Amino acid sequence: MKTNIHKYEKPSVTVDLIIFTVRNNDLKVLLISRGIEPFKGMWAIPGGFVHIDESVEKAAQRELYEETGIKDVYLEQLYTFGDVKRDPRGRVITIAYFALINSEKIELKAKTDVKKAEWYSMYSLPKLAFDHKKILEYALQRLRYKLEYTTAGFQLLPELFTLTELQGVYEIIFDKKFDKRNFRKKIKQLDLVEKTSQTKMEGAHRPAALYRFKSKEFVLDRDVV
Amino acid sequence: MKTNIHKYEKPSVTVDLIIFTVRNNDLKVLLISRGIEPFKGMWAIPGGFVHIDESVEKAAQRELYEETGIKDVYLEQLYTFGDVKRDPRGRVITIAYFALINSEKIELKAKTDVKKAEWYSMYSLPKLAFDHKKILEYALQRLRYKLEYTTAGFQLLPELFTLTELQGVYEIIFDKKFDKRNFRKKIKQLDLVEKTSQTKMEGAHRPAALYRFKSKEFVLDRDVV
DNA sequence: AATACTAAATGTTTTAATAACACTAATTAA
DNA sequence: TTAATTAGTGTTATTAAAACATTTAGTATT
Repeated sequence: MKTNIHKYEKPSVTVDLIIFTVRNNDLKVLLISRGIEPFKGMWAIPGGFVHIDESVEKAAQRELYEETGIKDVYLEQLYTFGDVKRDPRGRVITIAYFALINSEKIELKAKTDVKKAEWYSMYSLPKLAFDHKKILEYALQRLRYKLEYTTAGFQLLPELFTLTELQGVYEIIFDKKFDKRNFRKKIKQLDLVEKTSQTKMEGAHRPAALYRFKSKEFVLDRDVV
Repeated sequence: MKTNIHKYEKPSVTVDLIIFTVRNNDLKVLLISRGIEPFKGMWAIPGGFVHIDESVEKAAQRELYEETGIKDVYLEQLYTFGDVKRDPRGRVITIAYFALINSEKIELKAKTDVKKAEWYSMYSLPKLAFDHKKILEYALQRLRYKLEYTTAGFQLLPELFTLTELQGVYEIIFDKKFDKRNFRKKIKQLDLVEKTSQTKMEGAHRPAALYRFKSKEFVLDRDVV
């Protein structure tokens, strides 16, 4: 193994970012319009090359910042896609990461954006370049799976949120309804949120109590991935 | 993104293989002794370069075959390790895979082996080269996690096995004891095994019925990883 | 000021899954 | 024949998950 490091022709290595948010009662993903060939006119997941002097993780963080202006969010490595023909320009192996972005922070993105970027509903995607459809399908599965045993969903909400909003995030991501009482029972039992004295009033009905996520640290993982 | 594919200096890309088996009532991993610097005299996970004309998955399968003579086993992508300094010889990104090898097949390995390879207990590892200690810790976590919701454990057993042997695999991997009746109840409820007419007699006690895993296809994943 | 409307908030019962626990059966060795 | 050893088997108690309907606090309308 690893006898002569210069013996083999090297592939290019990129990171691709699946940036999720919840907005307007919908699960959205950030896509970039391709202005050039290959796949001109199609949409793609943002990404870029891993530099020789930065770790793969750092490359992902840098790309996230460049595309959205956002720093310090939870990035999880999703999977490495390494088919020979996945990029028609040459051999490119890509390490996909996914990020969950708080809907409050979305505005930052619009300002720093240079390329034509848009939020698309995960439930009605446009034609995608490369193997990005496959990557997004994989990411959605992982996101759902993640939310079953972690509290990652809180990252999609502002600091203060109502329990109905929290339930909404889960319903949007799992694309199904949950029972209100059971949902609240579970959330309270997990002891993850605390009620604030503030309320949120919108519309002609009883105002909802605003909650805050208790722990600063997200419980992101079980043991591992 | 991906504007000029030749603009950046490229890292080397390898695959590393964590090959698990259960033998002598112990969880073993295949390690290779390093005869040369760096890390001369230490032990390492087998691995090698991804060729320019093979997919990452294929590279992992090829390396597995080269190291063990084994084909067609379930290989799962574990994680991609991409720290800048993880290999002192240069920038090397490695995609780690893990395999679960049936203890019957182990003999094949010894024949085809050329390098000094040995099975080490996961619970008493030698000094490891590179970041391979971290990789193995990660792999063990994933293996445990995997066995909680899949039937991957069957791959570690021969075609015919006793329920006590099956329970043994789980106890070795989780490094704790399970209740015999509850374990068997669960296995039967899952309807994964069928009793054969054969028995296994070893030692001065009642012989054990031999079982076979029902489905040819392993239930390897939930939805995803 | 009374009424209609809307979403918020709240408990109990049923069902299913998990955990705890001890004896009998079949074989070999002495 | 007896001792030793592992195989094999059910019941009860506890915990978690799922199903289900009414009251409360506000705004808008008359």
